[in-house]
Amino acid sequence: MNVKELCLGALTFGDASGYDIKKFFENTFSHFFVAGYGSIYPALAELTREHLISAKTVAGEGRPDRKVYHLTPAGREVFLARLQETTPQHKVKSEFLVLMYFSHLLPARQVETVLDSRLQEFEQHLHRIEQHEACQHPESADPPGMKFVCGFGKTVMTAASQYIRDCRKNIITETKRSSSQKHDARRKPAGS
Amino acid sequence: MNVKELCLGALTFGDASGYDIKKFFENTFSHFFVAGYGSIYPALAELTREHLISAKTVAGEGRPDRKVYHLTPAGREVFLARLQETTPQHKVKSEFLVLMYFSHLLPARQVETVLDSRLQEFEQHLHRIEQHEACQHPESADPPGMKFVCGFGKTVMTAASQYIRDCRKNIITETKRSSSQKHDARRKPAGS
DNA sequence: GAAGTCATGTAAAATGTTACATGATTCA
DNA sequence: TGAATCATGTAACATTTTACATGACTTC
Repeated sequence: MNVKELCLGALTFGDASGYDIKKFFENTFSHFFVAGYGSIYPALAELTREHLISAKTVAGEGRPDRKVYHLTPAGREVFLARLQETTPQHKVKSEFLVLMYFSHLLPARQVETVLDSRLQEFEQHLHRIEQHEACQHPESADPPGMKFVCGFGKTVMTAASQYIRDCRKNIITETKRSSSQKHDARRKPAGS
Repeated sequence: MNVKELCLGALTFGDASGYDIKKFFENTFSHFFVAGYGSIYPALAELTREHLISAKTVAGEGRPDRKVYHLTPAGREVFLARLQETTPQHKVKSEFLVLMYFSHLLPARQVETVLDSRLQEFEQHLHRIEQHEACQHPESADPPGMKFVCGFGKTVMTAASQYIRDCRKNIITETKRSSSQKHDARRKPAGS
């Protein structure tokens, strides 16, 4: 499941420009999928070449022209097929946890900062999800799955935040305690 | 924070071969960082060229030879510096949630299967973490951060599993209900 | 005899990120 | 005047995944 396929998915909810699709990803998928212009625009170009979507340029009045894309029947079929073929993975790539794993090699101050900014980001995400849930247009194309993914994100991030808050003090003191060992290790590298 | 840097990190716990490092990643990092041989071996070769690690070949008795790598002082310093520079991100890339978002386009059976296999995988992961926590060698180099990352993984995956279990029945019935709408949509694509 | 583990690596392909280039309009 | 939003795109680079190639030993 790559950006190309996700673009097809976005267009099942109606015609949109590359810019719109980016916004859609940001609002809806931000906590489990990211995509920048650098991958969206080339994806749309390629999908157009493959006739899975069609483009028409709409003149913007007092605004740049937009290229509005429309899902073709072939594109819809390809998307449905891909959805059914996909073995759905769920991957986490966390430099945050890597850092915490190696926290004994870091100054306690930095560990504190890292934990706090992680908490902040989780809370921002939670806020964003709640906002997005609140402002759903009653006649909009919000699929039933949206509730599930929003709930999932909220559950997971709430649990993660709570865990960090519970551990925070412990971690800081433990990190400080192992600080002396760290200095030993730096002066006398293991295995030398 | 890429595989190259992670290899340096792995070697702070002692000398190891590429094969060992892969195992280390699997045991320790599997729930928040993945790396295959295809990225580990080239990374080690490059680090050797940069003199951040040194290699020596150890003849295996009745087994293939191993190339055992050792972190040089320069390598240790580079790793510590990188740890401090890194802005720690925490990214989720979930085809599972994408699928759930589009569950209204899928047969209810598949949605059920997807949820169940996701539950299974979470439970496998939880099991693996618990095993890894249990069999810690008393004199081993387990860093204090290990407890944190294991606890984090357990917390998050337990919450996620519970959420899925709580939603499961609801989702299935909702998906079935919206099934008729799906067929309408397929026969009369929006915007045609 | 088949499958699995130990062990190292390469090459091509897929994928995504970052930086750049352009330019009008709106709001403070 | 400066920043933000709207809007599209390219090119270079970074990074990872996948498939291939090799081969001995062990366990069922």
